[in-house]
Amino acid sequence: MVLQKRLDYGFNGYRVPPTPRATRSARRRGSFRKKVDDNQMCAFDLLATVAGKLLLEGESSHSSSNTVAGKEDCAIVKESVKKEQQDEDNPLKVEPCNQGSCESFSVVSELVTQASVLNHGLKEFPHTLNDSCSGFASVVTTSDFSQKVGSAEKLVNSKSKIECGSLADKVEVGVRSFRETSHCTFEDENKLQIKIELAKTGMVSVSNGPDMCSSQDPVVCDRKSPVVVSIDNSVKLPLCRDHVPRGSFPMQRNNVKLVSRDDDENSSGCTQPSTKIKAFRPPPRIGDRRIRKLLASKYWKVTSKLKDEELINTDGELKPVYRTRKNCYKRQRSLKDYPFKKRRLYEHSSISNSDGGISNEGISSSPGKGLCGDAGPTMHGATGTSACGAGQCASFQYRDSRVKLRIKSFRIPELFIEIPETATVGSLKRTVMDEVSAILGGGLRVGVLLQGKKIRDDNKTLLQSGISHDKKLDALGFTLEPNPSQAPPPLCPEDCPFLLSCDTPQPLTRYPPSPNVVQQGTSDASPDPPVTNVGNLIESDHDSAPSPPEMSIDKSTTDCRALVAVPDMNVEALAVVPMRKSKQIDVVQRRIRRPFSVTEVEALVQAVEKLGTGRWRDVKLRAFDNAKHRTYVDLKDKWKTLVHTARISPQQRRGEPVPQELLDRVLSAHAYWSQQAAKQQLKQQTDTCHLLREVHH
DNA sequence: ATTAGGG
DNA sequence: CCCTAAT
Repeated sequence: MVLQKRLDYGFNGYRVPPTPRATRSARRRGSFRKKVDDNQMCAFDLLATVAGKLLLEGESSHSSSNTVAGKEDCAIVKESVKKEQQDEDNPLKVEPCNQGSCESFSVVSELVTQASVLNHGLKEFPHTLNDSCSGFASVVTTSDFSQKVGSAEKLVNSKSKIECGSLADKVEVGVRSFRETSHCTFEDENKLQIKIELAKTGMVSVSNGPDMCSSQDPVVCDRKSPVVVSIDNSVKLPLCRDHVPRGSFPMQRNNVKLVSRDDDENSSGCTQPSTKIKAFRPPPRIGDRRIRKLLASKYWKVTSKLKDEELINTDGELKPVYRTRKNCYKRQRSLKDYPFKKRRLYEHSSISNSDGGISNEGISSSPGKGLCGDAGPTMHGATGTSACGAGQCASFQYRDSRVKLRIKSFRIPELFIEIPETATVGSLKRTVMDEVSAILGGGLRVGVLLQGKKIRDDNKTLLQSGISHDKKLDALGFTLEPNPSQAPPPLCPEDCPFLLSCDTPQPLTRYPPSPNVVQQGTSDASPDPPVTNVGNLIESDHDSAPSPPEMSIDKSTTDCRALVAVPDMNVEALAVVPMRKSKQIDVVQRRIRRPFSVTEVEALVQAVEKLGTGRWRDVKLRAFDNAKHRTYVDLKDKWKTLVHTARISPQQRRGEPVPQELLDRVLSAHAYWSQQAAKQQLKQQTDTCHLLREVHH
């Protein structure tokens, strides 16, 4: 079945403005979890952020901090996958590469928006490539206008060339395919995250379809739309990871975090747009702890270290300003106590689509079959050539100011919309709205922009409005606007989590090994410098969050993660994208379990031997200062379990066996310090007694 | 922020 | 690991 008149518009996700601050507790956890959060932006986050932005918009568009552009352009994202044989000169092939070479990469146009990001992101690529990533090349460009698109592409190209050596080629290719591939030789697959298909025949149909309808699952989506064929070729772009991210995900990934493991984690969690809205809805009043916490928890990663102003101030630079912990702490603190369980409930409400591993395969294996095959000629016309334009990208303000930080486009992950070409603009709006509202929970309305102009007449057909398959859709954009009637009450900036600026992601976090930290001269235990050091090193390596689902992390992966793209947050981009279709959307997931390695145990034991059992903070500083994911609480817990482990029979122990020698030391240290503690207590008691007596006398 | 302890 | 409560 060939859909020749099918138009795809892609929303690639929401790009959320600066994130809200995390709660205090969140912050705390942030020490080890941060990264995760970044990735985790989920429906929740989106909603919150968007809502906040919108609200702000409504209130005062002029304020620097309030940045939501009045109109959010939905950008059309196009992903083009390059076909294997397309260019000989081009090394990039679609085929999965088994080797270490990374065949795929994805560039997010968003990068353009954020110059700084660009640098980082691109730079990061090489790593990715090295790490044996296999994927497809995809270039995403978005801009409000076609012109921008062009520039964006160029930008990308130039950047890639300059910054990433080998990558450059690929990047170019991607772009090329994007632009030139007018002959949809079944080679290129263009994918739009959010697709709206226009069919001549179809009636107006609003597909408010299942929220869940994952773009991946054509069947589901189709049922609602007249035009059935949605080959959703969601191209998954596997970026250095085992699991292949779905459609939008990859892009984001690159953009935001190629790197952080946590991201992975996060990403997995997020994404499902669906129904969480309610949580957001009532903008929490200050008093509502629960909500706050909820939000906070989600954001904590993102939590802003930056104040809104700060963000803005950075002028072109998106670099996050780090604040001192204390400051952050205070800010976030109020949000803190929302019970985790409750949060979870909310989160669970929506379930994400199944993993798309399959889709990935399909695409990779048979690129041609996808859209091109079916829609062949048409496709290239509509999507191939112009698709990207729609305001996907945040428009990049070249001038200077903080404006840059503002997000202008929304990317809506996992949304798939099909609508007949004869549908009216109004229906288009509604359709989009339905999808979006599912995510945002209402309070917003959708606007359609063409060539920068708003199409106000809802009764015009798409065709009449100039939105047809055979036209370039570069200029097509969608906006999310506050709906006066439904807009939630204004939130108070202070309290509103939504408004919080993003937390800064940690800058590349690669902890240089700091060998000596642990060393101490004196302890009863013989110091093992090497061991200790090793421990630290290891720790540092792991510090980022591991990806949750797949526990096993390849070194390569790790490396990738290790590089934490700082920019993402800055960009405020918070492109909330990660649409990893993780099965569970529970955004707020437990931290990944990270069993202590023997090395870590060794370091812990050594530190405790010296410091005792009541000074976990010091222990952390001494032996795990570089292991951001190990908190003093973790260390304390580990010690607890170690003591327990040491007391039980070896047969009952599980997990990586801890050398008996260590366990013995654990017991002895524990006994020793317990005794010390007892003595202390005794002493104190006696002292007080003495005092009392004296007083008495 | 830390610490301690239960879950 | 998480969560609370008490510091």
